Amino acid sequence: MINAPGFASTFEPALLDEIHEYGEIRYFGEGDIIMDYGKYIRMMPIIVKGTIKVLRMDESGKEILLYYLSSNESCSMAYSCCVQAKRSEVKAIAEGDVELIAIPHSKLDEWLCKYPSWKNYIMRSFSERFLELLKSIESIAFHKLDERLISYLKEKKRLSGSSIIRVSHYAIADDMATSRVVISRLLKQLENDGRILLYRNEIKLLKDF
Amino acid sequence: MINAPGFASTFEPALLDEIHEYGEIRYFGEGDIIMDYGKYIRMMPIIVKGTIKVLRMDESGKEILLYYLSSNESCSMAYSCCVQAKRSEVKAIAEGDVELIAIPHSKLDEWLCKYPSWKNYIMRSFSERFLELLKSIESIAFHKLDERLISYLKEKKRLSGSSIIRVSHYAIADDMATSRVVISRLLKQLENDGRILLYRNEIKLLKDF
DNA sequence: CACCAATAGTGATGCAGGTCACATGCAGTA
DNA sequence: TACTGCATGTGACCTGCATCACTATTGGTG
Repeated sequence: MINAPGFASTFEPALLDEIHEYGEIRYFGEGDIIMDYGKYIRMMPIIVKGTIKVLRMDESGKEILLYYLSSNESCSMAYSCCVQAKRSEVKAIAEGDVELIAIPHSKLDEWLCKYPSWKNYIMRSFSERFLELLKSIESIAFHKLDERLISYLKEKKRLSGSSIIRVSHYAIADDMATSRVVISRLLKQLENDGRILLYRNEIKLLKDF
Repeated sequence: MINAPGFASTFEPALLDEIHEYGEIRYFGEGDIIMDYGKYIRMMPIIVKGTIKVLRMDESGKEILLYYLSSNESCSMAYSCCVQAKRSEVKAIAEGDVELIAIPHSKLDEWLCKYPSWKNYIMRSFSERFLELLKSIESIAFHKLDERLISYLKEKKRLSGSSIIRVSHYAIADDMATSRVVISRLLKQLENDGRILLYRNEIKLLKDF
């Protein structure tokens, strides 16, 4: 039995039963690749616990972070790929331990008409993901790196629920599609401004963050 | 009767009849605002003729072009907003004359279960729009302005079907969220490289474009 | 024609951020 | 302890793009 918070209030009882019956629970550890570029997607994941990061790669091989998915969220790109039997355009990686329910392809369509709460969930998921992408575009197009870095750190804090972020400068640079040197410099600046403290593989956000 | 190419092959006959019965045909001219930020969306548009450009604005008021929509395409953001009775996050402007069919809110859901071709259309629309946004992110994040400008001109050529593009440097700069001066310089560079010819309010793409 | 507004061309300057090079420091292991 | 690999700090330099300032050209209108 899945006891994710919000699950019961999101789906109607009959649908919950079906989710439990047909959904397959899967576990992933830090860094596991849950979905990869070009792979066919046969299941749609709903995250029960943990955080997944979703990436996009350009032709030259550079990757950029699109958004994070956490409890009770799903990737609507997986949904539309699944329904249309298309290959994935993105990669999904587990951030720490992740527990998710994989819904088989055949049920997705069936539930759409059968359960209003399912349709609502899917539609909400679509628009949330759209909004994430829009925010991502805005961020890259209009904001300078220092602002983007601050947003990044805030998001990390939100997801982990802690002011202490365990991550290397290199990993941040990777997510933000820039270089380690640049991130190190900006972080040092934030430290000088008294907003964070830097340690090896660890960043501590101070009060006003 | 709508005689858009592809329409008949996209939707099954019974659905086509319903589209004709319940869909409301609307016409727009150059620059007309078809949809605006914060407005409620009560109809979903399917474009019959012409091109629509879809924009996003950040807090500070700067706008950037997300993508173009043309014949037989639709805006899935409109769809999900519509279904969820949410406000628009984007603005849509007519590029030249546009003819579209507005599908009333109440029919969207009904058809989803009733007509497989409708569901397929909606799902395809979702993933096409996702892909556009992903390409947009890639473009901004990884490509330099000159490359982006070339892509922009190619897209304009594709949409108009002509190698002669009627647009001012200022308008291009607006779409690409940069300044007129920068665009003028890059265009002049392209002209010096023998790839385009510049006239007032007009750009002629040469052979290798 | 004369005037004005829109469009376009171009030099000068400044800054953000990418890149290279190298030093330092920490942690695990032989 | 000495060695090795990873993480970080920092100076030097360069490029792309934004911004300012000014000029030149064109088309439309009184």
